[in-house]
Amino acid sequence: MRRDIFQAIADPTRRAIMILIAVQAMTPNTIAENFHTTRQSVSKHLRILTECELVKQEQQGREIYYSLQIEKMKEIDIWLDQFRKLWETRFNQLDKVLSTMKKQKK
Amino acid sequence: MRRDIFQAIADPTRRAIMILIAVQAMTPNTIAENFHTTRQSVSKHLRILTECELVKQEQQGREIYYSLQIEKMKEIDIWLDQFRKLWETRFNQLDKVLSTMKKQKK
DNA sequence: TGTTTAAGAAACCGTTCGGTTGCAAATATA
DNA sequence: TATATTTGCAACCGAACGGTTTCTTAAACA
Repeated sequence: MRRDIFQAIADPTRRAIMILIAVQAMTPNTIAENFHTTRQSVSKHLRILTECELVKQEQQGREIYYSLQIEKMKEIDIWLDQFRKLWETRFNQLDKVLSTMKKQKK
Repeated sequence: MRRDIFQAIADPTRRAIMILIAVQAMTPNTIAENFHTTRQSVSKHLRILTECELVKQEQQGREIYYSLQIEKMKEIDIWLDQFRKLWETRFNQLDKVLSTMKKQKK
């Protein structure tokens, strides 16, 4: 039951939900209407996203508005950073550039 | 059996393998020695990583050297871009709110 | 040639995942 | 107060996942 941010973004439905509520907070019912799935299914996804702090909720009467906790996304960015350094320095090497040109010729 | 780059990086062992072979190409046996797992398990992970083109292999005799196909990582970077725009423009949001309040005052 | 070594493929097993169904709690409304 | 609405939670089910075991193929080497 160990929730992980990388496991959270592995599911395509969850990624779609994230994009949907990134701009505007939404209730589970409204989110479900935007996809072809049930409310309960969305609720489960939201629970997983909440568990790894990718999403925050705001109660308003009997409705709960969910929105993306965008700061958390930086964790992925940080992880990606170690590879970004590699692909940037790789392109600065002349021989690598030449071998890339060779490939493109094919 | 649909392989997806986001599903591929969901597993912590696979992420560790990716970092390991990002700098230097390695054989499945050598990779397995670096973790506390079997060669067959690593082989399975490498198969998944190969299927979504995150890894490339180079045969050398009876040994197969695996290395990270770092260009593929940019796909994650591109996906992250749409959120990056949001968290960067969030700094400017305060200005927008203030100008809107000004308008409403008029 | 026979043996050793490196690796992939297939079968199996326990666990987890995603979805559905049914139910309970809390709030709004008549 | 009684009813309808919004939501979360638990139980269940089929599929996929991660790991192990076993078998086969291919190359190196005596």
